Amino acid sequence: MQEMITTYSIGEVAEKFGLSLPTIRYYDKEGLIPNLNKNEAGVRRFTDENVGSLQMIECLKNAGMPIRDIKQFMQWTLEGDASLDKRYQMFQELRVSVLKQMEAMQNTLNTIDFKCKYYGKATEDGTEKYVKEEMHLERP
Amino acid sequence: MQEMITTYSIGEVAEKFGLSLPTIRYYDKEGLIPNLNKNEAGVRRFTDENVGSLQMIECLKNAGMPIRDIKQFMQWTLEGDASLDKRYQMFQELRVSVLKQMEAMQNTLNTIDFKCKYYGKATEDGTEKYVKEEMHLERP
DNA sequence: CAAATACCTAAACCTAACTTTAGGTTAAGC
DNA sequence: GCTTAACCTAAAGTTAGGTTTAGGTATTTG
Repeated sequence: MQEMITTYSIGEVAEKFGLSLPTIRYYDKEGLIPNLNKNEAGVRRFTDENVGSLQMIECLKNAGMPIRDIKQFMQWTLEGDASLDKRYQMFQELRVSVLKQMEAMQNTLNTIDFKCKYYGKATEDGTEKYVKEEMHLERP
Repeated sequence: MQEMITTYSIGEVAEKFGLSLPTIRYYDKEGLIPNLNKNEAGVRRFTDENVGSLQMIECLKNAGMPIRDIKQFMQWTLEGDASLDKRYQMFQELRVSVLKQMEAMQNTLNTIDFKCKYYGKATEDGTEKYVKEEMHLERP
């Protein structure tokens, strides 16, 4: 009896993640997708595990992690339980980094919100002149 | 009677913003710092206005805006009130963009938080084996 | 006055993360 | 059996955002 394993083509996966085909091939070449296999014809077939790797790649990219470090992480997963500590530490550090980024982003948003108000009034007035002095009190 | 205007050297400004000297010179060359002048000896002297531009550059960079667009904005400020609409629109679009980025960042953080818990338990157990099946229910 | 410090320019160089190009294989539909 | 679509590789090219290099000036300090 045979187990039927569903796999996906690179096109399907590219569609799913909104990535280009060359980008996915590049990730593969860089070792970011462990255990990704090709069929007899040399065509990549993505298992659910491989799709999961891509999901994680997207997450780590979003966290600002460079490709080289994502690769490192993926290589660790191949080492199994021996690398659990390293992976744990990585995620803890990443967490701190992301929290910092969110804080910075919040400050940025505050400044932008202020500027929206500022330019809102300025466009109403048709000039920056009045709002410039008026709001300088709020933001020196 | 003379007005005394306090200015800063590129070194002081670099220090203040944690930027390298070449980076600031590069911003200047790219036209990101309107009205930045040099003294008789050809040395840049930063006024408070110039420092303010750098502050804004840092904000816009943080919002993910490319140098070319920051330059555009700075050129608009030189055009005065005629460009108020454009600047207002820019900040409104930027606001939306930043909100999206913060949402994405929050999702990323959630995934990372999950992974921290996951690897926390795994390192306790000394193996991923148990936690893998156990937590698969939470995150399929 | 010598030497260290702080600045200057122009131009070349660098890195990350892709993208493009060129040429080739395979499978499905008509 | 031919064409079209979807895949493949290797290698070169691209872009952003700086950094480095090389050579020079101006000012302060021992």
